[in-house]
Amino acid sequence: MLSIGEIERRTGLSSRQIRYYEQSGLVRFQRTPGGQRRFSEEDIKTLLLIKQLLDEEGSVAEVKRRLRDQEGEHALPLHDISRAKLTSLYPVSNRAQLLRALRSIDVPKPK
DNA sequence: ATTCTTACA
DNA sequence: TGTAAGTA
Repeated sequence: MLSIGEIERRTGLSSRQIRYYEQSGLVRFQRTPGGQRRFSEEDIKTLLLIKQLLDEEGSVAEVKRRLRDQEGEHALPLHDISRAKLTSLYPVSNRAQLLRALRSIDVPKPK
C-alpha cells in the first residue's frame, strides 16, 4: 500500500484535498495501526475519478451520487434485474442509473 | 523526514 | 484550499 505523499504525486491532488474528500464521505481509506492512511491502486482510480467529476460538475453531493452508482454496478448484477421484473434485452451498463430512470417514468396501471 | 488533526485565513 | 502548530 502507498502513502499519501505518493498519492499526491500520482494524482496531482494535494494531501489537503485527499483528506477532505475522505471526511466528506466520498471515499474511505485504510489506516495503519498508527493512524496513517494507506492507499491501493484502486483508491488512485477513485481519486482520479473524483478529481475529474469535481471540475466537471462541481458539487460534492453530485460526485457522491455518481460514485454510488458506480459501486452499485459491481455489487448487484443480474438477479436483481429479474426481481425488478425487467423484460428489456437492452444491455445495462449502469444499473442504478437505469433504475432511477425507470422510477421517473409514469407507468400506466395494468388492468 | 512524513503524516495526522485542529484551526485560522 | 493553503498553511502553521504540536504530535505520533
